[in-house]
Amino acid sequence: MARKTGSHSEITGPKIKQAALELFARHGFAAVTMRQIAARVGVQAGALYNYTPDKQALLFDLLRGHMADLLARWTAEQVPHDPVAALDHFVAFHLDFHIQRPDLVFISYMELRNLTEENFKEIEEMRRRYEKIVYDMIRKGVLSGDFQVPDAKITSFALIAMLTGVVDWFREDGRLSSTELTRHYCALARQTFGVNAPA
Amino acid sequence: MARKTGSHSEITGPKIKQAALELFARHGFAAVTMRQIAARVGVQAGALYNYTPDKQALLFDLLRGHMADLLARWTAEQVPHDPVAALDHFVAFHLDFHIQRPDLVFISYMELRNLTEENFKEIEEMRRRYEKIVYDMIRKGVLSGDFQVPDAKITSFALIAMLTGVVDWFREDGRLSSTELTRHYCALARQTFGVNAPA
DNA sequence: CATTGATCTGAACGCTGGTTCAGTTAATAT
DNA sequence: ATATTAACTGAACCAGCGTTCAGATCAATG
Repeated sequence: MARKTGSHSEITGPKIKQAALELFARHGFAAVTMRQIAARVGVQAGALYNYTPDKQALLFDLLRGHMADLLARWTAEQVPHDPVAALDHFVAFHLDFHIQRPDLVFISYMELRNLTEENFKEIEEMRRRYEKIVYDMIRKGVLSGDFQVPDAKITSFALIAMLTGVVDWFREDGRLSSTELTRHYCALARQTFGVNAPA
Repeated sequence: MARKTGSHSEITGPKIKQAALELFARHGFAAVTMRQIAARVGVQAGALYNYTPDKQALLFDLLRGHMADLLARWTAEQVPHDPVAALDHFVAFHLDFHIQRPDLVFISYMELRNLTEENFKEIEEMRRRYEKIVYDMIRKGVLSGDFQVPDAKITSFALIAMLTGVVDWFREDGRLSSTELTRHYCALARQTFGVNAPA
């Protein structure tokens, strides 16, 4: 080839993803136009189609990448065997991961219905995998006697909801640092799980 | 007048609101067309403008009505003075109210960004009023020594998130009845709030 | 029976949407 | 210098959007 492969595409590609992410998060997938995305990248709308087959793929790639990242990172974690320590570890991991990606978290929840049925199923399957991780963690703690919860399934949903809800209000420059946030939520989660105060 | 006032409008008006609600919840405000709404009502698109000045007002009325309903109903509740009993009462109220209106709950969270700035402020103000109710309830319990939580503000957000998250998965014909659901969540909320088991 | 006016139709308006594509540009290889 | 080709432009396509409005409809009135 005559030109260094992707001399610009290595820049433009990620810029498109970033622009799409920000605009989808702010205005919603359906309300964002390809021309808006292109304008933010500094390019004409037609040029986007060198990088994505269509608008739908732009959304799907963002969501799939997000979920894949989440699962991969948790898999790489060294999780303590003690159930209470594992809970602390999970709380810290989940908060840290989600706080760093508020836009992705936002659209991963909001824009599921704008996926085609096929794409939706793929994302939902990944989400279920993550939920199962939490459920299994709780079951272990219940069986070992460390946790006392009314219902493991409900508690898994409740934990994820209360942790993920943080992205709706947490700001890096707010009243609480992310360290304090994690500390508070670890304490709250322990209480929720009926963990007795350590001796 | 020559025709009984609103002989049809008394039917068509609510049908439009219902159709808009269902379609907004399923596909999102921006993705729904006035023609889709009209088709579901059994009317031409132009007829909708006898009932709403524009599409935006259709969304705003749904959200404002939902929040007004929520606040009015809580105000009408007889809340026990005992903090723990008040917590139980709130959990039962919040779950019951939200489970009965999954579509409204859904769009009240998802479609805030599709409101004009002016309309958004009005809804946000109502939401803050509701959050303050929860915060004040927690503060009372903390001051009386009934609750032990790491941070009252965080706990108020956590409680609302874990309760409201229920609409994402709860189904009337599922594993749990709404009565069992409420019982489990009351127990979970008590633990979260560090309430000691009653003597 | 003629009139009235709330209700709705059907067609149109101007505009913008996602997407396509022939052609231009410019960096590299020969 | 010339050829090559990735990267992009700019204009077009057509479908569909929210909204408007002149006119049709028709149950109740006088």
